[in-house]
Amino acid sequence: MYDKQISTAVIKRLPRYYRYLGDLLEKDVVRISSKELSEKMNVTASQIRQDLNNFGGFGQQGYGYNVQHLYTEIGKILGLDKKYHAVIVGAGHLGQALANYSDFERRGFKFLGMFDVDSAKIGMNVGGLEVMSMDELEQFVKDNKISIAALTVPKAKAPQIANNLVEWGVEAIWNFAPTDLNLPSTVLVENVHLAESLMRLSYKINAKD
Amino acid sequence: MYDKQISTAVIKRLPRYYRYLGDLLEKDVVRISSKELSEKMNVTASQIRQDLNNFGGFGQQGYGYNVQHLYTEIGKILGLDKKYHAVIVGAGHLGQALANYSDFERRGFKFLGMFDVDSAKIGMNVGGLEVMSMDELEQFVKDNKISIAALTVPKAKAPQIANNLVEWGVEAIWNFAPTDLNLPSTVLVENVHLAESLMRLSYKINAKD
DNA sequence: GGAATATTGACAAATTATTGACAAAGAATT
DNA sequence: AATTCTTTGTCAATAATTTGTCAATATTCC
Repeated sequence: MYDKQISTAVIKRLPRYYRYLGDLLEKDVVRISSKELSEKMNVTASQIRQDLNNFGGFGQQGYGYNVQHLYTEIGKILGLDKKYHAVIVGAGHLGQALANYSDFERRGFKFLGMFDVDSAKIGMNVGGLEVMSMDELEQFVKDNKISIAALTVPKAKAPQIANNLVEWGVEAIWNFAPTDLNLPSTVLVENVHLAESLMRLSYKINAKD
Repeated sequence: MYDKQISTAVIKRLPRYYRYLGDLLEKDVVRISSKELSEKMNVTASQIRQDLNNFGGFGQQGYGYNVQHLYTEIGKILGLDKKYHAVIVGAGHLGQALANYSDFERRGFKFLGMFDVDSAKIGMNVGGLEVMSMDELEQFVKDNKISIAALTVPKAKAPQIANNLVEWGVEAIWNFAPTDLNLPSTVLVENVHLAESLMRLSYKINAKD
């Protein structure tokens, strides 16, 4: 799509730009300069311009950036113009929270099913999704062209389930289990390690002194 | 505590070291070299040694690092030897998920209460915590010396509530609301923006082509 | 329509982060 | 007890990231 290799530092910032632009759109702001945006976001204007220029010149000298246009373009860069089929593996509290968060669907992430080993949970309806048995997962993934799996199972089970998911055709894993999945490099993994996040906060509290 | 300014890059990696060392401890591994650990973790040995040396020489030439000792020391650096009083503000699905995740308590984070505006939720028991009215939050924070608040309220309400929490004495906010809180720099904020995490995953899927 | 102003995109400079190399020191071996 | 081996801590080199600057160009104002 873009031949140049984009650094992860840039990619980490893109969703934040997207969020701010979305907020501006809601306020019917038509244009914005890198300087103005930089003040709102607490970053340098230079960084914004350089980040955006990785993907093409979206701005115009003397004018700035058109908010709607830039929002749409960043959306495309992030792949938000596409639709993804997803499942939630693990119907614990966190899995249920994800199922109930309808905002993901607005961005093109369609969760189609939810899976758990616990027979007490199977059959439950959570946020419009039926909890199915783990035994049905393989067939479901294959039948529904699932590309993303949100993994909210216990640490001990996560690596094996991740391996299976990949074998069955899932290309990306959104991993909430507090462990690293050692998957082939072709598989895309995004980790959300809540415990680590809380530890960083704790570090900051202590570092103040 | 440590006079030298530690870079955020290092701090982001510390919890991961801590996790790996914890895993090694469970397997009764007594010692480990930076080389061996680097292979497990997929980082360079040099980085591990340099990261750790920011905080002091925990290793020994010809031997490596004592797992238990290093684990304990990193725990101290992360402030995990302290106890924190915390509350969850917002008793939605995500707040409930946090309340049910007992692992945090093991690390010294004691959640004492949960708050919501929704009268249907007030009085509920979630993961051992009683959901209380938002009206009681101020008194509760003051009475219980709450230092951390997990904020799982809607975007629109988050900044105001965060301001209040800070005014009432909370020193750190674990922010799950999809917005930036503009708080004084003395307040410690750690953001968990799930939507942004999912967008990064989506980016990776698209960047493969 | 022309002058003044604003603002980008690009490049260079400065800063920060990561990696490689090696002397020093302890551990293991004979 | 001497020798060899291992592995740290540190420093220098390299790589990556961020910031500052400015010519080029569009916009806005008169």
